[in-house]
Amino acid sequence: MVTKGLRAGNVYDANCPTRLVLDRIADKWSVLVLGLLAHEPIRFNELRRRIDGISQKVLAQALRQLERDGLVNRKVTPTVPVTVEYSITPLGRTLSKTVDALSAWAEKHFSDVQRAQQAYDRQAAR
Amino acid sequence: MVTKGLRAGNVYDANCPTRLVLDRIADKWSVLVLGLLAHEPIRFNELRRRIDGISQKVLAQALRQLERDGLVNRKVTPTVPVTVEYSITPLGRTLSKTVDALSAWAEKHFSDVQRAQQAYDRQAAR
DNA sequence: CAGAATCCAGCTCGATACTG
DNA sequence: CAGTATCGAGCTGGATTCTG
Repeated sequence: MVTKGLRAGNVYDANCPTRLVLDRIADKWSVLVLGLLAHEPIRFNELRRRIDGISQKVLAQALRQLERDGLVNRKVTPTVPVTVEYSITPLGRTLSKTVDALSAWAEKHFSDVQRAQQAYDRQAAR
Repeated sequence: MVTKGLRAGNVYDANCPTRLVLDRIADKWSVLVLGLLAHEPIRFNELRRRIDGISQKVLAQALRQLERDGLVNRKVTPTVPVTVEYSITPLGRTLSKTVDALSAWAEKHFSDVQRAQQAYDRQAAR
């Protein structure tokens, strides 16, 4: 049951709006898309090409979410065929900064993580 | 097949080790668990109670991943019944800082996101 | 208390085909 | 070019039961 006077601060409550947002942005594709758009506007198929392994369906979904959340803009140019350019919004830019920190952490520490995994797996093997 | 001379920098390559790490940590449960353990060690059922909506199965999975990645410690005390305490590792602590930034962003901007969603949905209704 | 094991419904995702 | 629509395979995750 949802408490009426629910405070926004408790991220650990499933009904907390903040957690609804967190669930959305703690997604690998969003992280990657935002990271790319932070540098420059990019069109659909170019994004698809740059993000190895993403399918057209999932990319379309991710972009729609990001647009709905006000994090990216979608600009349609009615050429033939049409071109659609995605760019980051001011709000999206504030997020991309913390998201960059996440990527940076991964780059810096992946070897530590790999070592930990190998140690763990050796242990589990017995 | 993983290319031998693969550089660590390209997060947008599916075979990049960094992205393997990123995929793992860009997960809502990991974010929440790390956020709690950053403050104090916590036992299994207590974590379960504090994280609203997580099932025992998923929590166990998340914790095993985090332990394997070297981000949390698992300490078993052979009382009857046993108690298992999870705590954050030094490596985990470096991550929890950037992860906190993510939570903070969500808390700070969720109203902006909600407004954007409502505007988007009004638009889509027509 | 802290899980592992089982079972199964539901959702996700990729592949494919089609459209403005 | 930038998608949408449809359709299965498969993975995810909840509920339940059982254990040291």
